[in-house]
Order: sequence, then structure tokens, then C-alpha cells
Amino acid sequence: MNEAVVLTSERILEVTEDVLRRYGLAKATVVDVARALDVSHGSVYRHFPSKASLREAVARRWLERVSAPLAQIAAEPGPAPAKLERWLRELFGAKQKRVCEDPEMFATYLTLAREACSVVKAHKQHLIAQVEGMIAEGVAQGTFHVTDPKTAAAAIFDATRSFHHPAHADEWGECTCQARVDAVLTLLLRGLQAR
Amino acid sequence: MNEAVVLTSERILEVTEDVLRRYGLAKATVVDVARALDVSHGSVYRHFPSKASLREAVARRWLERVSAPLAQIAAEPGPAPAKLERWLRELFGAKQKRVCEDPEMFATYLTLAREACSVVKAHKQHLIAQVEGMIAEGVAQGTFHVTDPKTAAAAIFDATRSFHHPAHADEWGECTCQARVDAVLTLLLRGLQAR
DNA sequence: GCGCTGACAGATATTGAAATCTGTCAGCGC
DNA sequence: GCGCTGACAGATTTCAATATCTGTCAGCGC
Repeated sequence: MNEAVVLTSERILEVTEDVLRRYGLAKATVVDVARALDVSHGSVYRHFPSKASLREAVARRWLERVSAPLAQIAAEPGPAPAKLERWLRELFGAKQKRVCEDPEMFATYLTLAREACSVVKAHKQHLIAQVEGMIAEGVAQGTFHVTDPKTAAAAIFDATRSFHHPAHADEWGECTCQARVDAVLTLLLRGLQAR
Repeated sequence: MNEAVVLTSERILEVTEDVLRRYGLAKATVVDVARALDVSHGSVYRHFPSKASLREAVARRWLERVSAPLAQIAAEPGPAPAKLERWLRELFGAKQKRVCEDPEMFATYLTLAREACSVVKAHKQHLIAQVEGMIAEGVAQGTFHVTDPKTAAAAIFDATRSFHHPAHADEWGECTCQARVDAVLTLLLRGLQAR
């Protein structure tokens, strides 16, 4: 069935995600992945030096799928406050959609992310840099008044953790959550715009 | 050794904390607590209906030790912005001190708190009510401009989670943490004071 | 009477032997 | 030559027997 298809890292990653979804994080083994690919498990080790690096690559893929649409928003023209708000709401929405649609897979990715903390750190830095860009734009446009866009970006990220950090995912389904997002965003945007 | 001392709930709680500190959460049993008290474990069940309720009582005690000094600050007179900032810094400081001085015991309390989530919920409500009071004072004093102090208080609590929620405790030791606290507090206080 | 004890049943945790998995590599076949 | 296989050693996980713990309660002793 797979005879005509060459074994690429990309294909291994796709199948690994399938296997993780099917067997769960605890039960999924490299042997399972190899079996699903119809190769020996030695072949998988030809593309990834260890099980940990395979898991890390899966985590990286997942985080990239989160950050791609955000980069697009950050790159758009327009007034900074509205753009920043849209960017943040897109971030919260992306996370909340994932946990809502497939909580088990979300838990799996969360554990993968915990293991691959350097990948997560880079992802966070990447996101904060995007926020910094939008804040700097706002300062240039005269709508934001902050001394240091880098510090302010980190503060925005810290102050919105309740809505994007997976440790708080169990609250995202509550009916009060939307109102809480609104309240925090109002406060933060007022803080950025205040002279 | 304990012959002259009557067996009270309070004494059981004290000894339970000792046992938790000595044996760790996973290994501490009701039998261990009874042994440390020099009574049979049946006597412990005379004061607490179950092991879970004993653990819950320990968690409650711990949370009360956190909130007591905060209530004092909230009750003091003075301008609202400075008081709110002091209150928040005291909250962060209390948590950070605990995790720094005895990380193992902090982990123990964290797990106890996870188990006794209704106790934690009440604690949170209690703290948010104090913030609400300070914000309402600020509005009365003409320094804060918010439509609903209750909503704003919840927002302040959400926006500062990075610094008081135990899920983020591993970052509290970082040298950048103080600067991050300053940045978030600046932003939030500006947001509350902005017209 | 009242509070404590200690034996008990059922639930939970521990342990060590057996099974499975990870990571390596010599050698096969295209 | 190059990529894959499959057997292997050591690490990890599973499973079932065993031990310990939780929660109850009849009865003892003050």
C-alpha cells in the first residue's frame, strides 16, 4: 500500500500524529509508528535520532500551525490597537478551539510541549516579537504611549496568560470566559493608550 | 509524651503538616498521622470524616495564612492605586516566598489545592472581593474610572495570574521576573486610571 | 456515657518477574 | 553504494501476587 511512497520526515510526522491520536501519548511507541508506515522501526531512526526528537518535531509542527495565522495578522496594515486586539483574540480563539474540539489531543500536545521546552520558548519569543512589532507601530502612529515596546509586549503576553496558557485551559469552556477576555483586553488597551 | 494534651482538630492539622513535610504527600498516610499523635488512626476519623477532608482542612489553613495579611492591607485607609499595588505585590511576594523557601512543601500544597478545588474557588472569590473593594474605593476617590468594579477586579486577577498562579511558579525565580511584575502593574494601573 | 482502641473488609499501593520498547548496527538486496 | 531490515542489549513498562492503607464499628476502660 505504501510501496510507491518514499519515506520522508514529513510523512513520518503525519503518521506519528495519527498514531498519537489513535493510541494516546502514553501508549504510542516508535514501533507503532513504524508499523503504521509499514517499515521497520530502524527506518524511523534514520530520520529522527531519538523518540524525544520525533516528539519534539511533532510539537514544533503543532506550534507552527498556531503561529502562522498570527504572523499574517501582525503583517497587515491598519491601526495598531484594533490589530493587536484582533491578534490576541485570534490567539485565544486558536487555543480554545483546539481544546474544545479535541481535548485528548490537546492534552497530548501539552505534554509534548512540556517535554520540548526549548521549542516552546522559541515559539513564545516569536509571538512576543510580533506583539512588540504591533506596539512599536502604535507608538509610531501616536496611539500607544509606552517607553519600551519590548517590555510592554512581554507585559501584554504575561497579562493575557489566563487565556492562552494551557494551564488555564479548564476555564476556557466557562460561559463567563468571553466577558473576562473583554474585561482584560479593555484594561490593557486603555493602559497602552493612556498618556 | 502526649498524655496530658487533648486531641483537637487543630492539633491533628499541625501534626498532619509535619507528617506531610517529613514523608511527602504521596507517602503520608492517616496511620502515620495517628502514630505521630500517639493515638490509633480511628481517633483521627473522629475529627475528620475522611482522609480527603483532612487534606482539605490542611489546604484551607494554608490558604488562610496567605490571605490574612492581604485582608489587613485592603482594610487600611489611603489612596486606592498605591494600596492596590501594595496588595498585589504582597500577594506575589507571599507566593514567591513560599515556593522559594520550601519548593517541596509548595508542591505538596499545590496538589492539596488541586484536590480541594471548592476551597480554592472560595479563596479566589474572597481575594477578588478584596480587589473589588479597593477598586470601588478608587472610583469613589475619583482616581479609577471603570464601569463595573466587580468585572475590573476579576480582570486584575486574571491579568496578574502569571505572578500568583502556582502553574507559573517555575518562572518566579528568574531574574527578569521583577521587571515583568513592574511592567504589568504599570500597564494595569494606567488602564484603571485612564478616562 | 464517652472517647478510644484494634480487628476487619474492601480499596489502593508496592514489588519483582516477565514482556515490551528504545536505540544500535552488521549485513541483505536493490 | 544506499537505504532498509531484523536481531540484539539494556532500559522501561506491565501485570499479578502481596502488602499496606482507608474507613467502620463492636466493645473496652475511664
